[in-house]
Amino acid sequence: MASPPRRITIVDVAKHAQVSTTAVSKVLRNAYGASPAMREKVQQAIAELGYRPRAAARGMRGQTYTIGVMLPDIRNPFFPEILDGISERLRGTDYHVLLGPGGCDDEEAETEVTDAMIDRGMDGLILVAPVSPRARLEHIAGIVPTVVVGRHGHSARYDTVVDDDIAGAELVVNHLADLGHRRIAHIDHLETDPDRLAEMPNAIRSDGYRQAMRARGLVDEIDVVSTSYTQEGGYLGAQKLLARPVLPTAIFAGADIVAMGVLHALAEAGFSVPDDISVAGYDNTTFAALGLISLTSVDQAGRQIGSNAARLLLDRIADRQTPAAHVKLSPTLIARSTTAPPTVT
Amino acid sequence: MASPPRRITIVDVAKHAQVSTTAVSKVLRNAYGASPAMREKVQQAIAELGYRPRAAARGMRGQTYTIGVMLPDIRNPFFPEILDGISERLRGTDYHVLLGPGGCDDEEAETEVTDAMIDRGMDGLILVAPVSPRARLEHIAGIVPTVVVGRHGHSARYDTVVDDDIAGAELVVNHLADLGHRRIAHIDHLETDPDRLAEMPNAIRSDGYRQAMRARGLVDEIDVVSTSYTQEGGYLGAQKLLARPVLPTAIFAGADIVAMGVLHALAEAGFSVPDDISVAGYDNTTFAALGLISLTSVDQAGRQIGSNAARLLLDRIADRQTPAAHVKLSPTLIARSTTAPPTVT
DNA sequence: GTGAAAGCGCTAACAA
DNA sequence: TTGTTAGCGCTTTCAC
Repeated sequence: MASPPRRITIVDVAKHAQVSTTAVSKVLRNAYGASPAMREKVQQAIAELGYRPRAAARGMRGQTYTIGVMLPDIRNPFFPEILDGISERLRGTDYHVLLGPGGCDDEEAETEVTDAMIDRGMDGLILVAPVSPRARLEHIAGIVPTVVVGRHGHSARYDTVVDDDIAGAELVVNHLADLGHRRIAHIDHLETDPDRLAEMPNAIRSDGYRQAMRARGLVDEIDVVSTSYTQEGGYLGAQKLLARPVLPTAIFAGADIVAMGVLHALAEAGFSVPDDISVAGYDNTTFAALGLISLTSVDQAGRQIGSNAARLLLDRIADRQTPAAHVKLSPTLIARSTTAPPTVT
Repeated sequence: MASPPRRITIVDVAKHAQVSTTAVSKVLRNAYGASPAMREKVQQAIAELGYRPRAAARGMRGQTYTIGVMLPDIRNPFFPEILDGISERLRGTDYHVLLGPGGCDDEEAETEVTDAMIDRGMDGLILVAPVSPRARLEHIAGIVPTVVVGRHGHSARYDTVVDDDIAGAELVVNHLADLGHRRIAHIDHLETDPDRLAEMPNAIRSDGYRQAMRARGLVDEIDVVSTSYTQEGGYLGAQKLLARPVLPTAIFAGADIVAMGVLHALAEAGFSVPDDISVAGYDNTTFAALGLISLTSVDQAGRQIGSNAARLLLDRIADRQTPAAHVKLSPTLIARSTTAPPTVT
């Protein structure tokens, strides 16, 4: 195969349009100091030659027009929503998004990916639910404009966008309590690290559950089983709850995937949902919406999270001095067929 | 916030190690012409200063050590497997993976993403199930080493890695026929574009179904409903099949998501699975494995697809002259609880 | 085996 | 408004 013909450069465009390379550069960046006539000439030369600027070369002096998004777990069905929000907000700008796959719950992999993104001269970073310690996040933010998404806990060095997980848990408890439930149990993710207990959404949801139960006068009914945010976690959690002397009439799983395990355990044990026990999840993932499952769940404002993150990042790229902003968005409850009033016994 | 201290460069390392920048560069690239003693000195200086090379600057003359992976639909639960395979194969090399989110079935978005990756000086591209026309793929391959994944149809200009969808469909038909089924219906994705009819996996699976039915002497039982590879497609397809004068005893859905729609329609119509009708999917996605669903499905060799793609790409980057390779991998059947012998009536 | 020097494609500072 | 020039940080000749 013949080596591809040398790529068109800014010099070619300048020659073809009979102007200086500076002029071309200015047009490319929509920078000040180019007359409409010149703009026109340059645009035409660019089109005729099919010129495309090389991001690497631009990055040597200026920007790469690239936003890096770190996703810790590409399998999490909630993340595409965030990504859609980011893309939507960036549409029409000169920026492009590239994703860095971090390992699930893998701090080392996360460090590697974020370093790689910095090395590649990204103009800004959006870190989705990072597991790295705060210090590391602040270090990153010191190098490149950064927005942290889906992790509670403020910092003056980076912007954050989170969903109000307290409110989300409250939505579920109120929904169930309004239906008439009192014995509402909760399955959460066992967390021991103090940093993460304060900042990770799962821990906040758990807090929200307790607060909401108290607010509804159900302190004595608070019943939390700590397993993990997995299908097995839900399965095991449900089995533990089914072994209680008095059964709960509703189970609030901290995540949809947990709810799936719960539904499985209940079906296996011969319980009917929602007739015997109601079940609610969190995240409103694809499978919650599956007709066959139809799981009541909390919908996080994924798209808004994404578009807010992108907006904050663009602001920060434009002006690195702006004080850190912290946006909190409100989730909504999607009631489906797994929740109903408790059977009176 | 104070502007971050100037980043360490190769010059700093050279000074600190008392050698030339050329020497440092050679060590970085493991290139010929550096004595072990010099290597040692430079490595130490790099470690002491915490130096990290800038990919953009490297890309100006040499490589960026970046592999771009284009994913058309980040929601497709099959893609993470491929990605794992790629990452695994790349671990230990100097290459990093960045993902470009293409739009689902969106040729324009795909063009934009691939262009952006080329502009960013990626050393190689892996295109997963691209929807662009062949000519476009060959154009890309002419610019940068490219491996196309999950799309049948060869080209001399790029390597390909696919799963054997004919064999996969055959696995399903044989499984059902072995159980005693004869009236095995199939739901596929309506495809009209001739290029895609020849190259897209869904079309190949449909062919495979027909071939396998013929091979089992079930030509007269061939029954295909064309809707779309979505939950709704499965729902509608099943409704059409349930309207047949003689009902099928088994339904082979071309994708798990389609099977989910089928299961919903069957449950709604009061049919029990697998007692009344067996159902099989394709892709072995996360929800197929959910205990509550337990769907019989075909597992594509996702990890192997990924690792093969990465291997081919590295080979091609090392030597752009190697003739194009075309790898076809074999899927396996995962029998679960939605398939069983037909009830004798 | 080693290093000096040129240059990749672009932008920023400056001069005209 | 326009163009000239000097780099950005690295790799690549090509001397030694």
